[in-house]
Amino acid sequence: MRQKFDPDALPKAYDASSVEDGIYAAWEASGAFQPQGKGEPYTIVMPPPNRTGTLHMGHATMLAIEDLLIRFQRMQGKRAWWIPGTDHAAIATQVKVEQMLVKQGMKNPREELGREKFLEEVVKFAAESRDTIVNQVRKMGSSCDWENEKYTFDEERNRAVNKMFAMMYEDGIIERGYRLVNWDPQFQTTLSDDEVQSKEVTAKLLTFTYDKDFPIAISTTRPETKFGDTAVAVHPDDKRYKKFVGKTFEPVFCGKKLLIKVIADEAVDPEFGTGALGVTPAHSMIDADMAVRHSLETVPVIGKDARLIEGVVGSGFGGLTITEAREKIQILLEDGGLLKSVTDVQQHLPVAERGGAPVEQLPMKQWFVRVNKSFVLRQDTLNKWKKGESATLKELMIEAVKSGETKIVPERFDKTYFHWIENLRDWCISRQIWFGHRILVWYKGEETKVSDVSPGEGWEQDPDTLDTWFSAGMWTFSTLGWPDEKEFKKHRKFHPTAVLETGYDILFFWVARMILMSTYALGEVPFKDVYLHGLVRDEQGRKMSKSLGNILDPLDLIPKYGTDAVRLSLVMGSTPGQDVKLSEEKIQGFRNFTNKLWNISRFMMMQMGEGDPSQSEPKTLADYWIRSRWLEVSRNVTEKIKTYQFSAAGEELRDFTWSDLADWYLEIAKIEKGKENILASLLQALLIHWHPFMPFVTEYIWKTAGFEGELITTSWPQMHAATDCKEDAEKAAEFEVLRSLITDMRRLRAEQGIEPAKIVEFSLVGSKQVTSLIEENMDVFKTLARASNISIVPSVQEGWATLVSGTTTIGLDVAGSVDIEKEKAKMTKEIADTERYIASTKQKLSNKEFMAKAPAKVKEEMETKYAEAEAKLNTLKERMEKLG
RNA sequence: GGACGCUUAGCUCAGUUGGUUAGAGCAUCUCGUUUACACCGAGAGGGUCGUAGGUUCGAAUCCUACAGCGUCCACCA
Repeated sequence: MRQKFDPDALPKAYDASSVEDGIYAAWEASGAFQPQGKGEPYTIVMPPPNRTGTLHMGHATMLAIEDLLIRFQRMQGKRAWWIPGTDHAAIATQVKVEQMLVKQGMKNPREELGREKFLEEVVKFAAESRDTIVNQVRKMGSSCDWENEKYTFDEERNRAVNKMFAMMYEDGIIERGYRLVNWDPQFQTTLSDDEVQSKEVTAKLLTFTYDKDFPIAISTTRPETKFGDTAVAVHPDDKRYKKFVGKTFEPVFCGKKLLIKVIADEAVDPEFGTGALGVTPAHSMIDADMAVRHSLETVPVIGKDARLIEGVVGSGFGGLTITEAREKIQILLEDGGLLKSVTDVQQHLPVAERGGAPVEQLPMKQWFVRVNKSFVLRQDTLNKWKKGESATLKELMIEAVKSGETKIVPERFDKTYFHWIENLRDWCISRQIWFGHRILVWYKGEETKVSDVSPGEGWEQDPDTLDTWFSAGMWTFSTLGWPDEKEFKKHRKFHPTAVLETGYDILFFWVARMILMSTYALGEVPFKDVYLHGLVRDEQGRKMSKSLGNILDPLDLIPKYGTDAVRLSLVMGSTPGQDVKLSEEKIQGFRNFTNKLWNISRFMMMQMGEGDPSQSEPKTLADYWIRSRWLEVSRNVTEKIKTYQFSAAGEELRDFTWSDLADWYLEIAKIEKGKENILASLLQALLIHWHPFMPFVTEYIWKTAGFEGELITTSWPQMHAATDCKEDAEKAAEFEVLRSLITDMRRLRAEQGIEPAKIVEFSLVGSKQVTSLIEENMDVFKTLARASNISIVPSVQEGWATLVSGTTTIGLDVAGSVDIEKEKAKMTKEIADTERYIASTKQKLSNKEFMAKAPAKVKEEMETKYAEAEAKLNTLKERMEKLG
């Protein structure tokens, strides 16, 4: 039973920092974070933050949106399950720890400590990071299931990774091969294509011949790789070089004898440079492809240390860095009279995403996931393939989105996704770093075995680890117990997960790979929807970065403005896929907003009675009006959240709360008594709808008001058509007329410069409909007027209201102060337009030729529109008659 | 080079299948401290919806071209 309130006990301002921790602890203790009840399962797996340190605004956005979704669905009666976790982020974490150890004085931590000791350091750091991150996630108010926290590098996930590797190996889509890979010389590891970015640089384009006797000049920005050339390629139609095609030369390039075959290949652009291309299969992807087509030899000349390899290059070049070699070659060519020209060109230099070092393309023996290779499906897949049929991973990835089983919000990212997949190359998954899932492959001479344990004497384990995205790709089902059959069966209904919410920047890195893994291993999509949020930028739209010093840290802002304010500032005013500009002022604005909600509620609490809110029935016109408004708002808000329009939902709620509720209804409630129960039920409804947006303040009010249970587990009210009947709507409409009259009066008063504080007098007579409405509801009308410091007095003047204040008298057209003539003109035009439309459509519909040709859909649409237009015309004409 | 996005009030942005007079927040100006709230309230000003065409009874919304800005992808050596 609720108690009456002592207003003095309620603070005037809401102090977030003093209540949030307590509320969070209560939620967690209540078990609300675990999936409850028998409803339909609704799963979100939290994109696991990297264990590299702390959370940033991007994480805060992700948590705000996902918590909003989870809370909403939980209140909708779903078995909502939000699974938290962290990512070991192999290379990122290892690099971070290395840098830390170097700072502490070590020169080369990996060499000094050795694999085992070094890994201990990484594990220790990762554990600390995990604690920090988890604490931050809690601070954001995230209602995730901490009893099921996962880690991409814990034992269960390791089992999943190993199982996946073994399956793919068995199916022939994981293969070891000697191919060109991206090599990061700084961290001494391979990188996937996605971990390589391009940087614009100005490079020198050298045009030259290998030696005096070589007949074709070539151009390159990478002369140092030319020691590895095994061919010169020209376009098949290029007349200049036709006579050389098929011939072999043995030029001496900077002291190294080459074996150059002249080949013809369509990939060569005859317009560029000399129209001839020196082919270096060992250090260029395009050249490597050509080498396959023409059976060319691959001669690596650059080593893992990004220096030229002694013995395969000209004498004096071995051991030189790329820059040194370039300079030396240029001088030699110039001296030998071989250099034709040097020009500056803009070039995209591949650099490592982490560390920023130039990435070299080197041929190496590595493990690959083959995306274009057909394999036999282990189960029915995506409603398209049956068990035992064949498909490629690429086909699976395309089908998942094309079929609509996974929908991307916003839709336009579909195109980006398909484009990326079409150009996808095999995925190099082996890394030469230590921190990560070890590849469970053993070698003995030429023999290879996949096994958890050593197959026996003389077997050596592969020293490499797996790309971090390999384990991350399995996140939706490795967190649900897969591959343990018993465990996974228990959670089977929670997969596919409902929605994957993440930034658009990792659509390729992660989202696409999750689709790959899930469709491959389970035959189903990993999630039904993908919601991509924008990136959080600073006030000027720049990326937040340490070097710019423009980082806003959620952990600084939360104590200052409250978690609810921070969350709102990330959800409101942002649309999917669109970047958000964030400033402290914006957050401050939402702090005010939070406080306003508190004060509205505080006032309602003070007016509320002790009765049962569910027993409230509307009595006055104002009651009918506010309830009818609320039903509409509630419906819209619910629908908008369901369709991921969070900002629009929040705005609609805000407009109701401020304009309708606070500015009108509560002002009336100060005067009209007997609203105890309806106020309580309104407050409940309001808190329920605001809860997913601002969980702390709403839960705090809920408890303060003494409502039953916890708001977090209170169910969202279902809207019944019965509560929205015709009579109710009419009453609401009547109130609306009275309200608009008062609004007009207020404006009139302001225009006349009469102080709002002064009570001014209006006298009303007006048109018959309106006057009779006012007469019937004089009490309500007077109350409304009083709330605006207006008093109504009888008048002798027909058809007009007068506002009297001192010597000022103003007439008011009580029909709603519309300009009748203007209204008439507008309607006349509209009627004419509609009539014209009807005439033209009629003609089309009666045109036999057109009807025969037009598709059914078009005809149907035209007919509907035609009917609509006729109905509209009738309404318009009726209204016109009323105006006279 | 390809793709995508943005261009709407001074600023930040909404505007979901084309449909009353294009909205909100912030900022500005005027007025106001009526015990829910100054982390407040009442009002006001401010937009040829990037430009030019087209489709339509009707376009910020659809189509075409152009301009500026931005992002992603791509091996022109």
